[in-house]
Amino acid sequence: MVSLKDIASKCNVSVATVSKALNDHSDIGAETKARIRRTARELGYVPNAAAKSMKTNRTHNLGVLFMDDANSGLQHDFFASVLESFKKEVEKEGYDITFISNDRNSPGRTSYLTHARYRRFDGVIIANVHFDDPEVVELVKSDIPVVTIDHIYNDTTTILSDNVDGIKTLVDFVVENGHKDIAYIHGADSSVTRTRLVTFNKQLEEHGITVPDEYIQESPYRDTHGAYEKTLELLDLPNRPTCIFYPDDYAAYGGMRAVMEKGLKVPDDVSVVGFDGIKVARHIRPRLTTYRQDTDGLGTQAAKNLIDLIERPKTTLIKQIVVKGKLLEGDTLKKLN
Amino acid sequence: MVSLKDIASKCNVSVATVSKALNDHSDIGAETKARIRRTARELGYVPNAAAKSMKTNRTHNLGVLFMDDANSGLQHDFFASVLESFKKEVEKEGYDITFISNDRNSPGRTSYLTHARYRRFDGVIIANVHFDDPEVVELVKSDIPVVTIDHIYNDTTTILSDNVDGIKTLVDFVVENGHKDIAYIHGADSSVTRTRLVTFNKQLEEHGITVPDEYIQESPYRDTHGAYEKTLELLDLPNRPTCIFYPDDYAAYGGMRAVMEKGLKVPDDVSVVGFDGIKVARHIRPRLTTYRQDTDGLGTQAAKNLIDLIERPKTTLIKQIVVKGKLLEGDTLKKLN
DNA sequence: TCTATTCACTTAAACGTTTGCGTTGGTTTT
DNA sequence: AAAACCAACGCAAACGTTTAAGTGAATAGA
Repeated sequence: MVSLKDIASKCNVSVATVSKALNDHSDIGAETKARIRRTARELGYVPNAAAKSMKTNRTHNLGVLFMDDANSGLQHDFFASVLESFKKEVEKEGYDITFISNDRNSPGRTSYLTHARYRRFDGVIIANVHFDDPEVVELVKSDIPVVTIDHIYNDTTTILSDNVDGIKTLVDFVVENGHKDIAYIHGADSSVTRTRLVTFNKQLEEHGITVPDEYIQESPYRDTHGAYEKTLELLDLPNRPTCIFYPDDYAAYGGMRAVMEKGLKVPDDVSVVGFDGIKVARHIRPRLTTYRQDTDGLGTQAAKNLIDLIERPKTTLIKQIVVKGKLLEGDTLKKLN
Repeated sequence: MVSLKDIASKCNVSVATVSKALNDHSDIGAETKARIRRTARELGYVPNAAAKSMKTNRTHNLGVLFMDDANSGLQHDFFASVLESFKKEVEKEGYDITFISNDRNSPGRTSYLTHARYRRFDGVIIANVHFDDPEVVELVKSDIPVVTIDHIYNDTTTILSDNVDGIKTLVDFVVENGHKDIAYIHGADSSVTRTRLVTFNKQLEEHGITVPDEYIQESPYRDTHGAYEKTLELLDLPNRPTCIFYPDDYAAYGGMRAVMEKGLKVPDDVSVVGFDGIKVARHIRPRLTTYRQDTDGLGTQAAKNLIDLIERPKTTLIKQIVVKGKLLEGDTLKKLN
């Protein structure tokens, strides 16, 4: 590999001069600069990121930490979308991204923080993990700039999907379409789940609608089978709901299956409402009525804020940024009026 | 950050001794070793990957290059699955993965190869790109160990999905179920597409079935709308096919939509066959009959072979590895006999 | 008793950069 | 004509490691 030294000797200048020339310092003559740059190109010089980072204490490399319960990793539609946008945005600023390995039982494994330190990441984005995992907490509390997605810590910038707006929008839309008997199969307990559930109840109250206890069920996120079973229960109720909310789009598909197997129709007999806006849902009939999270906004905001935190720590505040999504009308909600 | 030097001065030994102790060299006394390791732990020492890589010329970091036509990046179900398995496997051996940025029009961008050299990746995995892109070719021809997915170059190890087995399996299954009028909407031209198409024709010939020209149509991969339109054309034929093959599962959903909108039923009037086995398809009714590519096998094989190439170049052959998938029976194929 | 050998460590160079400070020689100021 | 300045470059240290070669003392072999 050709290094500064090679260029230096070929140009009869010192290594320092070459470095300065390539970094466009002002104390190198225009002519020398041009000559050095030309030979650098001719020799196919590529700087060495490792060497550079040793001197500058900056790697221009960001760590990515994420993993959900189902261990679906990259296949998690929502997160993959957020990450994709994040990646594009940071690349614009010259950053790369590297995964912080999350295989908890590999032989030589180290903690998340140790891994991040080993690679000297300039910053880290965290999403979709167990946020109360001690290792995650340790990473968050460290001096490494961190941005989290969808979970609030003290002293950490967070990018949040607007769950309040999401549920409000859906509730309003469903009620406007004449529904009064609305059930909610919500996800496993978490701050996001609580926010959604509280908003659900509150917003229905606004409309003067009270929800019977048996209409509120729990089933894990992204679990079609769990949603399927809970839906069967709901359908067996004497006062069957006319509309069912699901924790996410996957679950909604599980629910729709239950409805069909009962010999009922979506949306004629039971209306179905999802949450997320997974891409594939646009391609499948009936199109799911759901709230689409702005994954692009989430990823972009996360990127911008993380880079600000890294490059302009003095003037950057820790903050929480809420990103609104939007209603996606499909064919799974019946107009009752 | 605490370095070897800090440990050395605290233990009253030289830096070299510390390095050797931590790397378990044989020429350090057992007692000293223990003392050094203890203080390293106490001080919270974390090695510096950059410094290490400067000396060893190994980064234990692998580059990932991929991007499909639709620019869907990480959201590409198939590739995300392969990558996930790849990631898990390489992590076992202590490697990290970093994306080679693929935004072709960002300001300070460099070629794929330059990026890979800049980060000094030990190896690179390539998938889902335009394989005849000069930049990709340049990367492949370089001295960096490379493994490609689903595309054969000379002198490059490739992991291939078994398209021949896939199409054969599907054709056999469909024919066994009594179908004789089988159409194929295939993907855009590529070696994979050609393999599938040739196998399709050949295998039907084996069964004594000839396919009319108008049964063979082309539509881009993962394009539901294109598949939708081509399906409409097929359905309007006087000799309507009883079964339609699609380039992939997404396209199949587009096709199913066309069938339904024509007032026909899947599979009663028209049977539908996909390719890929995307995860979400298992959760949606009717379940798609398709050929599931073994993404886990592909990713794992890619990882193992790339690491072999890196760590044991003398004893590792460039080879092509074919990974079989398997038939996934769903509800979209009608038994005609 | 003298010479090899082994053990346990140290020395020092090297990897490829960046950067504060110094050193030139030449050009302006007073 | 002396003092002051500037433009253009070199010196050398430093970042945190690894490793070949060297050193001194203890042990073993003859």
